[in-house]
Amino acid sequence: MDLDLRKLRYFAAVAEHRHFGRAAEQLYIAQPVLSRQIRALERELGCDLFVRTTRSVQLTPAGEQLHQETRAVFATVDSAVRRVLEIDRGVERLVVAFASGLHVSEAVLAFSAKYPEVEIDLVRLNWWEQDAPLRDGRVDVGYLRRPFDDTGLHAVPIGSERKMACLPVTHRLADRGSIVMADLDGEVLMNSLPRRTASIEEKFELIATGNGVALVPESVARAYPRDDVANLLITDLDADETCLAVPAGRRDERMLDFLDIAATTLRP
Amino acid sequence: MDLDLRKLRYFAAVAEHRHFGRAAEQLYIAQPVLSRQIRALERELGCDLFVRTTRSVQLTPAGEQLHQETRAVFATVDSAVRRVLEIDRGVERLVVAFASGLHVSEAVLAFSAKYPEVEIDLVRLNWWEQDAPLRDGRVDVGYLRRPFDDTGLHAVPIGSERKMACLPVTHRLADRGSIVMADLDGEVLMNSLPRRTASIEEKFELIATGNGVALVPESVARAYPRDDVANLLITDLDADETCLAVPAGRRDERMLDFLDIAATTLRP
DNA sequence: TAAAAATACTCCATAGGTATTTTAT
DNA sequence: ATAAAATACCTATGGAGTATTTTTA
Repeated sequence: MDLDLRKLRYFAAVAEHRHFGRAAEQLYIAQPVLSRQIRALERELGCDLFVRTTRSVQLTPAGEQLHQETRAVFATVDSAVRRVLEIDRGVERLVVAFASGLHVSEAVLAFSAKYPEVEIDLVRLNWWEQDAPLRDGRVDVGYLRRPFDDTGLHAVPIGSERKMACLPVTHRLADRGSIVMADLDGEVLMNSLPRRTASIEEKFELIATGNGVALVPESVARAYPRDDVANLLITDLDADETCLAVPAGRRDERMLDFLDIAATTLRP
Repeated sequence: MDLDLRKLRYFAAVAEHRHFGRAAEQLYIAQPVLSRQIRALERELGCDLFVRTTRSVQLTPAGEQLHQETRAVFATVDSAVRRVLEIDRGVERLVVAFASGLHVSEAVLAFSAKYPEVEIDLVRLNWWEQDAPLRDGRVDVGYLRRPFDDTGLHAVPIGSERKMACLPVTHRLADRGSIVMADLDGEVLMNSLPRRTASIEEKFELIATGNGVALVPESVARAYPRDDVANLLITDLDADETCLAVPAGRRDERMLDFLDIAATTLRP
């Protein structure tokens, strides 16, 4: 059921040496043990990883893929353990997240000047998951854009911004400076597409190639401008509020201080 | 030595239930087994994860951290296994990477239209690691910007772009349209800072807050414009070439076809 | 035929089980 | 007093070892 990281490490050694005997030697185990462990791994995954002959060991396509994935798996596990041990040794860490287009570095720099001993992790939030990381503890402070789900969060309004429509420069409306929603009747709105694009950059690529029109906040339109995409202010949609948010339970000194610093730094 | 994912799963159950008995029940194991496994995990990590009394089980700070990390670890492992099994079932995948500021989606869309059965992964490269992912197999095709290390790669020139200096709008040079390198005498150049900023957005934040001046390619300056940063063309630096690159060994039909499509689509 | 992986077996570390004890509320 | 975690002790799976066989270039 759980992938065995020891077996994965063994696999990585064989994949690199392309030779069971030498890999076993490097791992300080006997060659038959390694053969059996790799067989076991193949059985657990349900697919072959190597094509063996007595003269050569080759990776199958699945094996090649696993070899690539191996790096990411060990990097993730190692960094996870490292952060846990840091916390245990008393290293302090604050995870600050921001929605696309919103800038927090100014506040982070001001905070770092006051608390140089606190490590800061910066995380860019995806538009479809702004509030959950705050609630489940992955993130300590977030600079978000409404709408998001307030429950369990304490949110401080910082500013507001209007929505813009992004469409290809070749579009009939591209020359207009601003529009009303009715002008978009009949357009494919990407906001309502079921498929989640991986990143905002990817979304703009799709707009530029004529796959649809997107409604995005001003700051996003301004943060990722392109020659091949036109941005039009929509005059009949309400402005979205931008907020700093923290989990409602958090009341520690440092967190409140970050909010103070960030609120004064970020408010226009 | 290797973190045991079974123990990590046990840990996650206890962290969520905050109760060894109920966690054991959910895991279909006996409670004493769970107690011992968690103790073993704590011993292996070298730090306490829970504060236990007979009436309550609380996470230590290190435990809280591990609980957060747990999600990422399982997500990484699960997706790794999923991709390996996909490859084994014959699903084809092409990993396309691009340097900051370069756009590949147009080529990807054209390619996808011809090969709808091929899954495409898009990866944004970091400026300090453009070529390595191609050489070590993490990436199949890259849209890179020189300079990068050619060895082991086959690179096709696509275009070229000049360098721009990015500095705060408050800077004495900010009103100049273009400059020569000598104008920057005495400035802190961020390109040579030892610390690697996590992302290009972060770098711009640092420029805006007056921490230094950066030299970036035109496309990067254009892709991330900001009110608080001025971009000046540097007239006495050679233009950087942009290239499509693949591992030198790869000669398969699909890869060559991607190169063809991408070269015609991307060349200005 | 020779190099290298696979198989056969043995041993023991440890995951998991049951019964019981300890502890804090 | 009692709920819940820890401890004691047992079983058995499977990881690791050595000796040997099988395979194919």
